[in-house]
Amino acid sequence: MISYYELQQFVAFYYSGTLSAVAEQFHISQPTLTRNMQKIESLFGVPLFLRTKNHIALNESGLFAAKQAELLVHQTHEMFQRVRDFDKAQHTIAIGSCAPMPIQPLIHRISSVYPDITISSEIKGNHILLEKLEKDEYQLIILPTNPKNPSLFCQRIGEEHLMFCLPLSHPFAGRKSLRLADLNGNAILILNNLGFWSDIIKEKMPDSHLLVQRELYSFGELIKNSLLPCFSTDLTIKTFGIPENRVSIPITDAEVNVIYYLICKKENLKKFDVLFSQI
Amino acid sequence: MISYYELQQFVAFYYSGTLSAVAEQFHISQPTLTRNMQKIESLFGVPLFLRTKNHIALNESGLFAAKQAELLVHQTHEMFQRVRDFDKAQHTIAIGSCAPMPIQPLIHRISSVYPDITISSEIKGNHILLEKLEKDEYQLIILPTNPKNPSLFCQRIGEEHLMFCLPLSHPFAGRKSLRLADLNGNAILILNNLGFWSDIIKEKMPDSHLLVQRELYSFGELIKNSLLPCFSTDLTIKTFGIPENRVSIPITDAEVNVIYYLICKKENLKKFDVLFSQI
DNA sequence: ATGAATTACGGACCCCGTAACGATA
DNA sequence: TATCGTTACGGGGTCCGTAATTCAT
Repeated sequence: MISYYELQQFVAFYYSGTLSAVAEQFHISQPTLTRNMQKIESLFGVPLFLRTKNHIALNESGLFAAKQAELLVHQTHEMFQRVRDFDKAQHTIAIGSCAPMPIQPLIHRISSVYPDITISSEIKGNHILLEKLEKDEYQLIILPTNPKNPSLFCQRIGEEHLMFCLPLSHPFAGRKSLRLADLNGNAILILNNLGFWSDIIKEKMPDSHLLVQRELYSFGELIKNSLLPCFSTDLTIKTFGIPENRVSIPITDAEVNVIYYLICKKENLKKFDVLFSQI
Repeated sequence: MISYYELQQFVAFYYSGTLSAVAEQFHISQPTLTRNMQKIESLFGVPLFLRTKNHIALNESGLFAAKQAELLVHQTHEMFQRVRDFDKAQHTIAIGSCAPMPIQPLIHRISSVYPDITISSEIKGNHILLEKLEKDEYQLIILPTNPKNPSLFCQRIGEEHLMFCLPLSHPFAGRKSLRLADLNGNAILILNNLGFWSDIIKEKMPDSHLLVQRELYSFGELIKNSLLPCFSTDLTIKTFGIPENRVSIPITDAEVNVIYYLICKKENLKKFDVLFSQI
């Protein structure tokens, strides 16, 4: 019966043209190659080689067969890879989120429901999230809107409200609430990788200079040691508190008071129904 | 290294559900199956089975893998078949002809040029010939017209002229020439499987009753023992002569004085150039 | 108790590598 | 003469079947 290994040797012979080269490549002896090629030929049941006493080459059928064999070797390799990928997907949940804060509680919830599963998470823009959910690169995504797509299952999982975080000395520090437009034009400190928040802020405060910090540490230091405004939300305050000498002023723009939805494909719903029912 | 035999067993297990059934099916022992499935599992590198002490079944990944394996087994079979078909095609020329007479000389010519080749020939209608040439079901076809298709190579190989073959007592027996219309309405003897000739005759002599004979013998007997008109051509006369007590009168309709063309795909021309150059 | 899967064990056979040979450039 | 392919031969490993074991229905 034909083996994958021998087919590979046959394909290698197609490329290198001599048995000795293939033998070296596969770390086996030349006679083994002779025998394996004879075996291949008998399995195909048609002459594949042009033999002279000390030379062997593929004939027309052999050239055709080698190309076919190469295809099959490739298909075999792909089969193994697909099965491994499938198995990995069985034990992995990839989450995409529009914002950082809702991720942590969701991960905790998932790992308590499915203890043996690997969870990966990323922050991306809303449209990318939907695309990758479609392509099964994510199984779950978190969006700040309900996409109302009939093939998707969607459940509210929380909300988040953006605030300005101002030094006490700031002229607006005493306000009960603000609008994004009120600070448009001011330089503002923000963290990198805030997902959809960045998009909204750029849109509603087009004249502001956003001082993007990549590291949480330098961000914290700058907040402590500067009078620059920055943002907080009810969720960040719950987790990190309000920085010293600052106040948090709610922002009333509708776009920055969002409801988060957890979304999966309906076809995967049976896999996640326990999760959804617990939220 | 993976063998396709073991993959087949794996697929068989997917269908039968027990190792013993597969063992029986493949005429091998149960322990061998156990080992081969363990080997398959280790080659995939992921768990494929749900095992209890005396039961084994496929898990989710196993079901997926079995379907993938079935595909691959199928592709393997197809590969072998394609190579065998290719090899057969290397040693076979299938000819399609619009008429019987040009075939024999062509076959003789081919077998002298390519002594080791198998030749098959069929008579079909013109449009079918072109279709099957396109699909590589024929490598060569003979048509009574030049198709003027830029992807086809076409060379004149001969001509044939239809005649009425009339008993000496027939009123038209003394004519120098006739037209098909002259005998329209008369019953006429013809042989079966005359290719495009039948089509022309039916079209130009719509009122004639065609007495189609399947066998050459009964056709010959009827010619000898009846006064019914029939057809001959310059080529049939060259091969078989003119029947006793009959004369052959040329027919002047353009459609029945044909030039034969031998046609192949231009992409196959290098294979046949020796043949074409000899004609 | 029957039947299914696995493990243990012994032997056959297959397959590999070394060596020898033949042939060609 | 060096290289390449094939054949010969001997040993080791693999793979198979029988037998034994365990478990479940």
